[in-house]
Amino acid sequence: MSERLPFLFRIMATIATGGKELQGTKMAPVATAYAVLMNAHSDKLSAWHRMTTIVAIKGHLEDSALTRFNRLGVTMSTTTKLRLLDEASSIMDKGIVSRLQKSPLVKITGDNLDMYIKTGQQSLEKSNRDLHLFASNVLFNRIASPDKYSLVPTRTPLTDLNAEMFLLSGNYRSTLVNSYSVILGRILCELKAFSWMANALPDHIHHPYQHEMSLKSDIFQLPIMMKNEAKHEDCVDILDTYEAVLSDYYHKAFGSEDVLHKFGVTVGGDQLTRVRLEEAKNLRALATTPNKRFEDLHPFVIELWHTKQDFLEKCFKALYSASSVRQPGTLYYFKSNLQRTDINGKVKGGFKAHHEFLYLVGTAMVTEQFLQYFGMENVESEPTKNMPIMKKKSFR
DNA sequence: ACGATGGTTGCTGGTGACTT
DNA sequence: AAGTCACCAGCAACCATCGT
Repeated sequence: MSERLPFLFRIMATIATGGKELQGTKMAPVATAYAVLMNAHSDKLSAWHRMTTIVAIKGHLEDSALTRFNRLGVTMSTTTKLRLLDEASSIMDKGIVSRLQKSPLVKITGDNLDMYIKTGQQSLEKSNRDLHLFASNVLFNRIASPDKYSLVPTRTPLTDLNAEMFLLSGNYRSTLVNSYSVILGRILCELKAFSWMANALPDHIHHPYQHEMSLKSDIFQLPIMMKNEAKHEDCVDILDTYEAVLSDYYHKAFGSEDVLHKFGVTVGGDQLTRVRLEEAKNLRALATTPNKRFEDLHPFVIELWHTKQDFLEKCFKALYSASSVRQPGTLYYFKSNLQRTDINGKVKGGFKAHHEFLYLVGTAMVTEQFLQYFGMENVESEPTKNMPIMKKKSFR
């Protein structure tokens, strides 16, 4: 604007600032006024209005309010709102297709999405309703690429298996110890006397796929389906939809479905979903066409979405007991002393509260251990014994 | 200069789901 | 039964571009 219409720009900037230089938050009103005027001049110049309309859509603004804003010239109309939504879905389709052309290895994950709708007034005709939906996402692999892709899975013969293969040994063990030391170091460097240690600790614990994991992952949402994964027929419908959607995308991206048949698509879900979808595939084992037999959808894998919660649950099962309120040092003792009333041992009901509480107590205990080991009075004091040989100065 | 064409925008009446 | 709300299809208004 300052280049194309310097005169108008100066006038508007002067009005906005009272003669001072235009900067900071004063930029937005000028840009807004200009965008509204330019849109009135030609409806093709609507980037700004599209933005405000999308914000309105995102916030579920009512159509009546949107229409009033439209009359004021700050948003687009409700008709355009629907067109924008259509546009968004076709852009997502194009996004999937163009991403497919770069790497044909994708994975679909799905999970059930249950809603409980309470009516304002319960009656025989209208009762509370349970909605069972199914949500899915398409994910693109960040590590594997077609040239690294092996079509033959590596299998260890059952006769060669022995128990020791499941135990940590050699460098696995040292990797684990190394990871522990980083985690403990993060707690230690919170102490004033050891704050220098923060520079020496890595931001992330080292692992072989660090580069790939630092890349942005591409995730696209598929439409939410009105399907109940507890029913076999609905699971079959879900897989049918997957096949239809996938063959459509691969057709658009490669002109045929050969690539899809060659690589297949991994389908992931939590333990229950995985079993149900696999059962649905088995139901179609005798169907007439490969598409109906869901041959492109394999393997079905477990997504460990609940691992952290399961671990937390085990921790609370082992460490939390409501009868131990008088024993200092127990979880229940701290819960009572810190008045954490939302901690009741039911991890699923309040994951965040339980997680935060265990983390707090754990960190405090580790800190206490450090204070004892280094012979420190409190977190502010200097260590008196067991000081590492490496001194501050030599480290800098 | 004029009309045809294509694209975008907003309006209108009708419809169905839902609430009061 | 009446009202509210969102959506849909169809249409007119408008503008830019192109060919005659």
